[in-house]
Amino acid sequence: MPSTDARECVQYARCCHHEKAGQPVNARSARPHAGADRYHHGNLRQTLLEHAVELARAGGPDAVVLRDVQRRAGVSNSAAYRHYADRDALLAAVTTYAEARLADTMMASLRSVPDPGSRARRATARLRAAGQAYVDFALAEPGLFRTAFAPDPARPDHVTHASLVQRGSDLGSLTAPPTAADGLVGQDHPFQILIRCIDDLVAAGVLASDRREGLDAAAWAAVHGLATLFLDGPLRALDSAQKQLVTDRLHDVFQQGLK
Amino acid sequence: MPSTDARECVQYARCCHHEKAGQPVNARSARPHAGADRYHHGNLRQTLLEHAVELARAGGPDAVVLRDVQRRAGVSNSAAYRHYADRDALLAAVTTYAEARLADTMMASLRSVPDPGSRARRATARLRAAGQAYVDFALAEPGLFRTAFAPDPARPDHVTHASLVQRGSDLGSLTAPPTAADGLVGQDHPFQILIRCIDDLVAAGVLASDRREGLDAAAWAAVHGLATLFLDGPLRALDSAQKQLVTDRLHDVFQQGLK
DNA sequence: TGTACATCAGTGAACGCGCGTTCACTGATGTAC
DNA sequence: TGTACATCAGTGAACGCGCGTTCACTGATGTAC
Repeated sequence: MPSTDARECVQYARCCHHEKAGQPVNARSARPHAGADRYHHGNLRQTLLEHAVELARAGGPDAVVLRDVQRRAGVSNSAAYRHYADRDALLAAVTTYAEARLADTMMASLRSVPDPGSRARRATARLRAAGQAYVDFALAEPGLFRTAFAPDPARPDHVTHASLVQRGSDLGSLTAPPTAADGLVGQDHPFQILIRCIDDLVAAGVLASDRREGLDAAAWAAVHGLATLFLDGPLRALDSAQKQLVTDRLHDVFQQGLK
Repeated sequence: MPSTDARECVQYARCCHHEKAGQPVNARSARPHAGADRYHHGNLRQTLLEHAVELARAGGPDAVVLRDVQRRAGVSNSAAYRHYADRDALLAAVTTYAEARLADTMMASLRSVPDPGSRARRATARLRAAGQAYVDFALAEPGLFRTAFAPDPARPDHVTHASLVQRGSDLGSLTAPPTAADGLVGQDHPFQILIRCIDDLVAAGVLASDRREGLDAAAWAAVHGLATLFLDGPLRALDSAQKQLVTDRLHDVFQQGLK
């Protein structure tokens, strides 16, 4: 259940509260020997996810080893199976979490873009900020970034037909928030943020709407390529100034090329 | 010994000759019961590499399982250790092979670009052809492509300082073939081909030399991002027409953005 | 031309680790009466 | 308010597979004499 996982992630991001959304405090958390070493953990599902995230953060998806997660949580080798069907289910939850963190970073970066006056300038600056945040996140959180894009055998492909091409031509010139036609990527997926930035460029008149189709994915590919070459590829040996230079060049080319 | 591996790869590409470069035919291959099931294989190192390549082709780097390679070659579980130090050594040879195939594809594509008259047009068309070949190779040979970029724990990072930034400014405006300053990527590495294409753009006057620095890596990132998102990323579900559309858009943006 | 011997290139059995997963179990908790 | 019982959430031992790697061995080959 991806929606449940997503909710957990948000909880986690808000500093590990134990209550379900809306309820004050879970009865269990307030139990007499809460905090002591009790047989019933109380919130193991959440705790497992947190430790899995830490492992992924430090070592990428392969580091999410069920036994390690459980050991860190202080439970036995099989306790996780009361909460997750198997390792893939736990890893999927971590992936969802990682995607959300990347999206958060991008959104925060967008919000902090100062308003440069014209709408066109603003839209341009926002695309650049989103792309920069994408690369920055990959460099700052390599483990989570890798996990966000770890192929998940269980989950079907994220983006399908409807997502890109149809949208590009049919809705591209609107500023309307993404619709169901945007496909199977969640509303808060990093790609959606890029799509909205490009929508904005069209609406601001920077990008002609007949050149929009497929551009969102192209922009995504550009920053994703930077991230993967910097992280796992042959460019990982560049120092951060060099990486930034390459990133700037790519942004420049895009900015120039959109006109 | 990477150079030995590279030579092997070339041999393999030339349809599995058994002789060493220059020598007519290896004495062993001409032995009485050559071809029969003999105790001494005669050319096991090469045969192992070939089977390893096939496994990588079908399933990527993780599919290069030593036991499988040996079983396919019809030898015992440990025979490979006479020829490769360990699994990593064999995998490194496959990686070298895969890089060479990618480079071949790109070179072949470059050669087939028709001369469109002006040098500027030609240089532009060649960059596009190289990028397109990169993506095409990834889609046509996903296993080899993944293997070409599989992080190799044994081999140090490919590209270092000298490779990108120094080169960009010092040699960028020359058409001279890449020098030692190009770093640790071999002469025939796919990245080198892109570098030469960009050199060409500068020489043809399409790209101002003061905007060259870092552009080679940026272009690489762009096509690499396409390849990885199409292969293992969320865009893998796009059909090939949609993939081509996205690729075209990215090329357009670059072509436009370089001016 | 034949024989002894070093060397090379295989064999095959086994070791050992990592790790997901299963299974019969037991302690704790909430609820019906 | 206490007791019986179902249910939930843990335990811990073990299974079993995949797979790299080691080791003592043996068959084949080339070379010195």
